[in-house]
Amino acid sequence: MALALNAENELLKDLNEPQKEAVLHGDGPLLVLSGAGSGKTRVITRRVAHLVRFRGVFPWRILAVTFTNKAAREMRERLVQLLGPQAHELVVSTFHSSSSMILRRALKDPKLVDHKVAELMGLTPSFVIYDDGDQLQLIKRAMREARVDPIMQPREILHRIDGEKNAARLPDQMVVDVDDARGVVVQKTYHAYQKLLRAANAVDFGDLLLLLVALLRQRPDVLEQYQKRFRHILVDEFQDTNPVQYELLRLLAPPERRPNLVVVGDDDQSIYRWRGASVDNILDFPEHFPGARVVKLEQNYRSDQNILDAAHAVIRRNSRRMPKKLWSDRPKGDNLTLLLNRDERAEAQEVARRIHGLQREGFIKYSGMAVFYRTNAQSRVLEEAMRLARVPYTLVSGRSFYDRAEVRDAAAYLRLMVNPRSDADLLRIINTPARGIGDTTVERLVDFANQSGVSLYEASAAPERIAGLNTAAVRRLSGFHALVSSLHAFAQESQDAASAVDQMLKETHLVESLQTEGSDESMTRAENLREFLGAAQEFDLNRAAAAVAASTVGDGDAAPVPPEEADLDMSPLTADIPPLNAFLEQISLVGDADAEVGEGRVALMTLHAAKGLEFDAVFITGMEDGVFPHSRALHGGESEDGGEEMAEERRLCYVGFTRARRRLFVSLAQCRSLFGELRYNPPSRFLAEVPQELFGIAEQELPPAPKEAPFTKKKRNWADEDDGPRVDRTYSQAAEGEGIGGDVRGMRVRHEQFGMGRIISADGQGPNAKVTVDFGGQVGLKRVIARFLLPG
DNA sequence: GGCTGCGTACAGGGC
DNA sequence: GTACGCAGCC
Repeated sequence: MALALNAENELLKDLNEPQKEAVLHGDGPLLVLSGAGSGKTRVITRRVAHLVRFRGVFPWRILAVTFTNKAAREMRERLVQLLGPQAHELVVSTFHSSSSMILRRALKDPKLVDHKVAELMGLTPSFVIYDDGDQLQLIKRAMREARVDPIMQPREILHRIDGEKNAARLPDQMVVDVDDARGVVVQKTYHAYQKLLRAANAVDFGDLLLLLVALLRQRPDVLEQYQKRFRHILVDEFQDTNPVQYELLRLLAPPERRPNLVVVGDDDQSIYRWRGASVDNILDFPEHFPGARVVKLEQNYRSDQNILDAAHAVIRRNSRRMPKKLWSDRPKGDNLTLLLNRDERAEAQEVARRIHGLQREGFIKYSGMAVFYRTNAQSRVLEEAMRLARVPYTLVSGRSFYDRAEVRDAAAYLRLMVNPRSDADLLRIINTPARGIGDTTVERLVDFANQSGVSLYEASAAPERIAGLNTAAVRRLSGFHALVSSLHAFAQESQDAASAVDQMLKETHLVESLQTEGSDESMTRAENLREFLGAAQEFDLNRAAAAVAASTVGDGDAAPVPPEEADLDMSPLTADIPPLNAFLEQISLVGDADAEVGEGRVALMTLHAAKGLEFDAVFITGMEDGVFPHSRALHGGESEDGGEEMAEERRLCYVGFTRARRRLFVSLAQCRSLFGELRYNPPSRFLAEVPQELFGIAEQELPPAPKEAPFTKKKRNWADEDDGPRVDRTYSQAAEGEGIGGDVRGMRVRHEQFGMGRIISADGQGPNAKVTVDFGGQVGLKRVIARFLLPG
């Protein structure tokens, strides 16, 4: 007992009072309002550990839902540290991932073979998950088949359908006015699109949640099973839940039963409105769950006060937020640094140079630094600059590896192996590698399949029945059908993912066809396919390890399950999913997990991807109106705070600022290439909202607020600048590599041929200035043109 | 039937 | 700048 008590103290000792309150909260709903850096993950993981260790809750009774895979992975790791192998019995996953697993189990359940849920008709446990690209293809096909007026772009229709799904509305539940021609188009396409998905034994991301809600609503027996099992549900990042996710929670944890539902979130960090998240979910939680307790976490453990002040200055302009203000007992810390640059290339170079500087000072390691940007399109030039400056970096983009064409081809084959009905996958690879099945043949195949109401795979079984095909086409089609059929048969028998991938690569000759091509690029792609096989092998190993871990716990120490719950399924949700299906599931939902570990590397990512992370030094690039805040938010309404879109950009800025522990650099470029044209954007309005003294600039003005838009003047060159605001120090240093400006004597520079050196004197300004540099040693003094120098 | 080259539309974030 | 679709040629 003493030991246990000690351990309990151990679990609580470094928590503050509100954190303890949340961890120890007994039964019933709880809302934890947690500001940035207030230790929210710690609260969730400790609470889970406490439930298991000291309140006798079986791990398999706990469902912890996060919003992103990264968050789920981190939470799982921390729980393994706290609980050991027992943690593998917990269900810790994203909404999409757990929904998918529950759906698959239900479709497999013999008692549910005739489930009579209309929305699920056509789905088997081997359904595949279509991504955005597949979705768009299918929308185009649905538009054709529904013969809708082409008054809308497919992409826009897809966006609207996604919106309907996020709002938990099926095609029939759409609210459409009869005179709303566009609404009618969306609804008709939505109907046809769902039909095509079911015919292909496929779902999209939205379906995962929507169909589960449909199932749980129509099958009380299934609902009860999960209500009974999950006695404790914890939701992270609750501010980002959308209506269909909220509905799912309310089904599993009905408000009137005072469920043990703990939701944790921060309305100031709600940044997913664009994909249907509703801040109201968190704002109205206490009303929806009567008797809910509310705990506020306002002490920040992460950032120096200056950074918190800056973040607060921005976020306080939003009108609709829950009252709270972060505080910290940490010191004021360093000033924020504003980097003004000529263009995005200069910006990227300056960031790389600053990173070098911080690293050389020795206080901050590469892995403690991150560079954020608003849109993915900004990442390329940053990457180039990092490579040139030899800064080790990791691009945290989620799933770059699985987005490569050859890897997607391989994945398409795998998906056909488990689900030959998947037309989108079949169309993708029917002629990859080239096997003489061209557009004409495919078109005839598609027509035939449509007329007969079968899948393309089934249609290809008897190609001689397809009108218009010559004997060569018939022969090739039947060869292709034999290939898929053989792979499908193999998949039925295979015991692990790797052997299935191996067999697929063998039979399809994907690797050989790339190797015969012989180009450097094709060799890289062949290498990627081998890496894909490696990923499958690693997946098998992890799965085996997890299975062992799960089976070794709970053998001796399991308390009896109450008799009325004797038939309760306590197995991991992944338990009976065949390995190949599980591997595909991971590819679809999780992406490239390995890309995210970047030991000794600077992290490059979007602001959205940054949520939940922290770094000693943070660079936020592209601080310009039109980039950040994004141009779409600029014209969003006439209200004081710029409308809901602008409010969301502001929250995103708040998220970005509060990732920094000690150093925060904000950077902008006077002009930048966007959409292939040169744009002159005014400085971000968020910069003007930060008090100047936080930048350590007292007498000089910051860039004026966007209304005056000083940088929008065309053809303005930084070197010509003689009036208006400027920050000399950053200007001159930013200019290196692109030329020089200001007093550069003594500055460290690098030359491709001569190496490192120090500037002695300079003759002239800008890129063509002649500079005398002391390179030391054998090289000595050299006269070089400034544009050939790199930041030291 | 397959390939190349040109033109157009496009890029907001992620499960 | 990139991705896709289409026309025209082999």
